Amino acid sequence: MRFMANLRFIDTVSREGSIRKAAEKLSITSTALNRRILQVEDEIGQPLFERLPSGVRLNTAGELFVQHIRAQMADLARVQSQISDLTGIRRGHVRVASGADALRHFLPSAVAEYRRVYPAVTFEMTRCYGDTAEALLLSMDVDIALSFAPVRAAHFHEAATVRQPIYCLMNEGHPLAKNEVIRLRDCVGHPAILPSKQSGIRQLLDAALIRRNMELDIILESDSFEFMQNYLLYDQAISFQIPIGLAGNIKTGIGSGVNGLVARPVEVNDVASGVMHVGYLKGRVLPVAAAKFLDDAIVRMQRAFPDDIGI
Amino acid sequence: MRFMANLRFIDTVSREGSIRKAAEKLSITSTALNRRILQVEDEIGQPLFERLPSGVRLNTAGELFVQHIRAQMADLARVQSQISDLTGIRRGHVRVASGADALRHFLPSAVAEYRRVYPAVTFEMTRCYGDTAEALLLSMDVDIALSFAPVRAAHFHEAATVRQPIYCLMNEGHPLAKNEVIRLRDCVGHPAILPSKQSGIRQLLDAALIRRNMELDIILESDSFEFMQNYLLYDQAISFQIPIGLAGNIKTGIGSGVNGLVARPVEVNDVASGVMHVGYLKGRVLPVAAAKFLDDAIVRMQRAFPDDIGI
DNA sequence: TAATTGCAGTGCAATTTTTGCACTGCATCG
DNA sequence: CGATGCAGTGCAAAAATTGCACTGCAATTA
Repeated sequence: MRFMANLRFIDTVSREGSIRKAAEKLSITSTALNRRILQVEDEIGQPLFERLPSGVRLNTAGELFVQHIRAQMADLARVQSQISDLTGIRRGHVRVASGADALRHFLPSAVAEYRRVYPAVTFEMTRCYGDTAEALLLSMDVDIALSFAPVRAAHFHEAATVRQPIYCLMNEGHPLAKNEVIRLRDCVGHPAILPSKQSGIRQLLDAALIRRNMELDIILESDSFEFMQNYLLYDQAISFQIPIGLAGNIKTGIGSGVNGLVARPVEVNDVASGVMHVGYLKGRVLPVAAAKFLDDAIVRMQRAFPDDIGI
Repeated sequence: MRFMANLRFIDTVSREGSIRKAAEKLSITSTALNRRILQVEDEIGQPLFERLPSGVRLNTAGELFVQHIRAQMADLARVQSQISDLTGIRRGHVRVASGADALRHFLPSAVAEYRRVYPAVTFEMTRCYGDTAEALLLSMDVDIALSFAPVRAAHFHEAATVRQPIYCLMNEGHPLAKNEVIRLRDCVGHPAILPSKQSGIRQLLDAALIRRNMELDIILESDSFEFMQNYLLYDQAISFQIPIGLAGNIKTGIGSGVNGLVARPVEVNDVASGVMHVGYLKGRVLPVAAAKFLDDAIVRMQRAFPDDIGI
């Protein structure tokens, strides 16, 4: 894409914070890149970068311009995707930011099913927490975000929301496994494994604990659900998860999920349900592939959580 | 704007319908332009133009791409306007499409007042009928449209609507000038001067006449309100106009407007009021200058037609 | 305090890209 | 059936971009 080169260069420089670093990344010399940037600044009539001893940084005008550039590049991708669509072959690239929960089972199966129908579509899945997801949407580094933490940003277009009650996860031999529903007070005293502080599940749990002035016996914190889940196989501890992060067999049947774990709902009056938000940057028109995948994903969610889905 | 050259070229070719004509307009040779277009088509991976013996025409992919280009150019203008805004000087260029009515008195005074405050802002006023206004919005040749004819297009964002009852315009010596309100039947038999068929006023009149099975004695049709109005000075005839197209002194005072014309409202049960629509292309973010002008214009409308304004 | 490092920017020669000219092939119009 | 108007091409000239060697500047390190 020759006709986008200068814009892409400026975007890269703004990300790298240095002309030299950006030049290396773009496999050109720093002087060439430098001159291209000076040229664009000249054409705009205003400098876009502040020159610092340690490199360059966008000034206010640059911020505006770079936001424009990113919107253009995202829109170009949409147009290209739409054009390939005309030829009959569904092509495209879909970029998704999601919390670790949805990346466990829901998204793998959703992507796999989608790709069975449209094998020419490629995917890029980024694992992150809510605030990062919003930043990635805004900088147009991803098309779609699934975020469990509360969405603050005004620029988030909510395509769907799914209520996600908290489940308690444990070895099938755990004493609490006999209970149909877990009360928060039941958990006290049992060794607990919690997701890291940034996680939405953790925030809901912490809020509930503070409200009731309780404390859990936290033996482990991790941002890897897989680690936490596997740990439960070797030690009698409890962990927490939301439905979208649970394999169906663990969630429903008592015992003998794939690996001897069971999930029990936590009483919602004890710990509030969270909400999974699915959406994209407000005002954007998604590329066909991304839009279609989002539709499909929402349909899957509807099937999986018919009573908890909104919008 | 070097970095936009290729895109601008493609836009021009699509407008001119011929590479040679476009090349002339762009002051380059047709071969250079031809090769740039081939290059972009190559980068996109698909031809954007159909080659006809008489020139070139956009194919479907090209339509998509050109729409993208225009959006990009419009957004670049917005960003530039926003950047100049940062420096303190309000610069920018505002492009307005309007029917002849609003171009008579309302827009001149609105633009003049705006430019008294922001002299660095330039304007471009295009006179056209409703359907053309919509096309100009869509191709992003204008930022703002004022259209009296009904707005069909789904891509029109209505910033305001103003109800505009029809007025009958005549020489102050005309027999009908004695009436406070003009009935449609009063008009029959008097020589009438009507705006051309595409005009919204004309469409409302024609609809009313057909419904009541009446006919006016049309002695003159024109798309120039100025011509029609001046003609009334020399002949005892009637014409029609909407408030926004009337100077204040003609509308209110009996007699002795600037030039001895008077306007009398036509009974609204006889001829339905029209609606003036003010807005811009849905989904666009207007350049600061255009957005500010639109705001100001709506405020002026509110002052002028406090009871008839909507949205 | 002096040396070093990392940065943006510049002059100049080499290189790559773009341009213009002359021309081809094609379809339509008079 | 020749004239016209069109897109596209080969080639040499012109213009631009690039890379190299280097400057000046500020901060960090010794």
